[in-house]
Amino acid sequence: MRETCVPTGVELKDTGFGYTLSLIGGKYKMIIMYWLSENKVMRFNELKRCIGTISFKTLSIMLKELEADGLIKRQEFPQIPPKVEYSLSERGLSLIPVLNMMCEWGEKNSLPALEAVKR
Amino acid sequence: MRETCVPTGVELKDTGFGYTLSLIGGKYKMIIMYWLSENKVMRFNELKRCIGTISFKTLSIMLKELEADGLIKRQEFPQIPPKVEYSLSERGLSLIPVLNMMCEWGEKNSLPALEAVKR
DNA sequence: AAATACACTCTCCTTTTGGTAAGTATATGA
DNA sequence: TCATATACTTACCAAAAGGAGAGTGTATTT
Repeated sequence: MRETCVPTGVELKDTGFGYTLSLIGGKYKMIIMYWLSENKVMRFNELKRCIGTISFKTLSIMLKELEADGLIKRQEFPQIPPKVEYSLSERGLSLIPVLNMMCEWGEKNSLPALEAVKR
Repeated sequence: MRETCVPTGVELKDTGFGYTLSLIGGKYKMIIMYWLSENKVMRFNELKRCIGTISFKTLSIMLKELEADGLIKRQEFPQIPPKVEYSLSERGLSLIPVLNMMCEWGEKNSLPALEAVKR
């Protein structure tokens, strides 16, 4: 019987792309990072308005996860009404080229785009 | 009141990275493509053995989706017992650099790796 | 005096995702 | 003759993800 291939049974999270995917796979996470890379600093409701289709709950969870993963920074100002500013961290910035590459591939290779080319 | 930012309400799927993510976000999809890029041509059970932790059902679904998205080719041989060969398509091949970039970023920036560096 | 804005949280619900285990039809090897 | 191999599919479940809508406390604006 043929031997099984070498790294059999490796968990997704233990591979490089699996780990990367676990950080940016959440819905809207890449979009949040995109907005932060464009605007540098943004507040919670500002992000909500920009993304539009995201719910409060999801935005809240995504921001917490991004912060826990060290991709964004959260600065809270002790004011009333409250003020919280989000921005990319160094680590988050280093991911932007990866996002750009995914973005470019997607724009060039999306099926709708391909159909538009055919016409 | 401040205007909302320009592309408000854009659905995830309609962005470049959102589209790319929808193609490779499924569990094990990137791993399947990795194996196909290494071995060129593989059969169903061969992939199953290599990946190890994937179930028949999930592998089956992922392969169908990858094929529907034009990332892999499926060739069926009318034999008994059956024989089916999977390989990357041109389009699938063009995604490999993206996977590589994600892989490299993940390996350099995974938290376990960072902890190992500290010691 | 009432509405609005800030940054969230909470509960309930639905959808999606993925896993387990068993089954299919047939041929080959022990 | 019986197990094993091929490439799957099907039914049933459990967990996770994400959405909807209401609520919180205070201050400014109308």
